Amino acid sequence: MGQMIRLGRTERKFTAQDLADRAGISRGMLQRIEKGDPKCEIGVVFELAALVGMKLFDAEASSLARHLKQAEDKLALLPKSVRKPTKAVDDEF
Amino acid sequence: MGQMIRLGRTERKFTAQDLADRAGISRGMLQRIEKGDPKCEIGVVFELAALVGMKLFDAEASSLARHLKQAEDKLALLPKSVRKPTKAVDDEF
DNA sequence: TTGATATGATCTATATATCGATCATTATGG
DNA sequence: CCATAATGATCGATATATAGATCATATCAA
Repeated sequence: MGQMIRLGRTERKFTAQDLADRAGISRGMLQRIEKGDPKCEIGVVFELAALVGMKLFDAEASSLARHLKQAEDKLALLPKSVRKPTKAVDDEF
Repeated sequence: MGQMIRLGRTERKFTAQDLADRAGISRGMLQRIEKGDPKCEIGVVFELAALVGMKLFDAEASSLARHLKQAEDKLALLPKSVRKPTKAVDDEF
């Protein structure tokens, strides 16, 4: 993922500093993200992805919305809390 | 994204505590992620997505690898540092 | 209905990410 | 080739996320 961000950045001839500024983060942070550090705010990574024109769910761009709608609908149906079955299942015998 | 994680969780009948444990995070953290808080470690979010069987780049699962390879190849070609054009473009006159 | 359990919300202490600066290295444009 | 700008790496101070506990509420199973 970081690799693709970097690709997008260089393709667009953006300096690391430039892109960092646009995203409102430090150059060091951008470095970490491009290196693939998993301990970064997901929001920032997505922001960068957008800034360099990365299509996150690309071929399926539309499906995201579709999936989200389905998700909402399903959530409306599913039980609102997950209940663990009671362990006493008639062990008597 | 958090919404889809939640969907996957309930569909699989996982308790919030259960899933949090499996991911090695606190229940509170899972709550924030399911709520869509952008200030979370991207690694954890992806871990959760995997745990509930979310196909991140779904229809395009294979394309991720493909894209990554292309990214590597392109990066090998592109200039290794981005250079801003010198401003002195013959303003004399 | 009721009793038990999952979820939502909030707080504090602690761990840790982030910034900003700095230095060294590399690579490009001239 | 050389000067300059971009990148890589590191450090201390600070802001902030995270864990863990706790309380309240909602919701399901029996």
